[in-house]
Amino acid sequence: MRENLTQTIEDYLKTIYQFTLEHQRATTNQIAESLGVTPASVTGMLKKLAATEPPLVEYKKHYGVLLTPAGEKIALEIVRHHRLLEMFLVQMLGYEWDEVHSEADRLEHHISEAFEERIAEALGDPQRDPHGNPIPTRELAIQKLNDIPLRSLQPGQKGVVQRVRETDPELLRRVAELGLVPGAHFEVLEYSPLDENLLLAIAGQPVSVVLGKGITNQIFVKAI
Amino acid sequence: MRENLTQTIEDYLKTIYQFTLEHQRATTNQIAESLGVTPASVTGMLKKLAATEPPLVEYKKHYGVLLTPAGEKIALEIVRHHRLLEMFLVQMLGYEWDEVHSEADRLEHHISEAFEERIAEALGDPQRDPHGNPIPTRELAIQKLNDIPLRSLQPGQKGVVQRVRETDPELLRRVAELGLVPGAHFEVLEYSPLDENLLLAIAGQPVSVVLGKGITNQIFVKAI
DNA sequence: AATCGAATTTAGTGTAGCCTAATTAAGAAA
DNA sequence: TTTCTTAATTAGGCTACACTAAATTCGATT
Ligand SMILES: [Mn+2]
Ligand SMILES: [Mn+2]
Ligand SMILES: [Mn+2]
Ligand SMILES: [Mn+2]
Repeated sequence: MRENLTQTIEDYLKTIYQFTLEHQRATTNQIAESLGVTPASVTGMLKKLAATEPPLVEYKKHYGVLLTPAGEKIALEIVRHHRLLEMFLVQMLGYEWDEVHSEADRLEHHISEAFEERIAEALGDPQRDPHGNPIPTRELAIQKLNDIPLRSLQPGQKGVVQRVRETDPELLRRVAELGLVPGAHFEVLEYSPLDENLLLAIAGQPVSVVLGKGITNQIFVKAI
Repeated sequence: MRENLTQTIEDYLKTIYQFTLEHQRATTNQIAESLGVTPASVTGMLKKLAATEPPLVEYKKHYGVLLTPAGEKIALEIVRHHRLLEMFLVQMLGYEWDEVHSEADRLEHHISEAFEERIAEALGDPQRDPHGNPIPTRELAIQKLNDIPLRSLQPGQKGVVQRVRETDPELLRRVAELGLVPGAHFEVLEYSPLDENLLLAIAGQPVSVVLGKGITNQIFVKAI
């Protein structure tokens, strides 16, 4: 089809994809913040992405953007690369889960389809990455997320961890220490409205812990 | 030290390094041809590389270039990446030896030092890549080549294959088919001056083969 | 020593993507 | 409805690296 996609363009599309998972559209400032560029640069790029044939984004001045099917296809391709790479780094090269994100964020743009295919095969076509994010299939189908932030649970509710935000290594190390990794079971014991802390009993851990929303907002769970 | 090296600069330095292995300096046209850019572009880049602090190349107008110690250090770093990656692709991901060069040529610029270190360890610090090229050590020491083209052997001489030029996948497949891979023993039976063909008996192969210089120039051997 | 062809360099442009500063539009508050 | 704040866009420039076309240098040959 095409082949003139720069790493820059791929990063813009991936970023827009991530934002539109949680909101209906991505705004100029969000994208700028996330990519570490100025809003002016984003506006320029959005106009360009909207002007390609086929267009990669749907863009209306002052209203934000969303991906066209063509743009989403590319974004999912990159997301698949990213998450397969993370899994590969952990499982085959012995990386820790807090070390993989930045490495994958670069490599996702540079591996071939052959490389993608070989690691997928070597890993046995994993469904999720080390942080619990679903991996798009070869055909770029991806499971819908139906988890909720740990923070939204009430005292007495039990749950199981689904995924953890992956961008902050510090957070990931802390979460691993706590044993709150994907698959871990827990029960909310108390909620203190003042400081918005949760008291949590984690299965297999001897003592319960108090967690602020700096953490509970970054962990996504399913209630049971 | 620095960290502002583009992939483009790394490729120029690596190319100059390769040429200066076989000649005392690299010329503008050679570099242009090898990188697929125009000579005018090369001139521009050479001036730039000579003007950095510290300078990466020694450049005199109309006389070609060679690397400074600083430039060579970077070139060797990239060569180490390249050759470790090739080994990794073959040994851990099941690539064939004719498939790895182009993949490694891209990835060499994008893996981290941590990635380099992990694959080196996983592979047991290999000395040579799949094509028989020596891999620089962590400290960037590299064995001198002391092999000669197969073409230069006389009838009656025996030898062992050291390395094979890696850039042409077609050639590599043919060479693998013949069993003339690094480590293979052989004897030169005949030389026909007219067409510059060699008749070769390869250890372990049932029949002897006639090879033109399209092949014998690309295989490097040690006589025994 | 003069000439010629190949190699190289210079001069002038183009594209991608970023920036700052100045301007405009949208939406909340008055 | 008008005003104000914030978000977004425009205008104008900059750097990296490529290209084409025109000039120059080298070194070989007369
Ligand atoms: Mn892919
Ligand atoms: Mn992840
Ligand atoms: Mn390295
Ligand atoms: Mn090789």
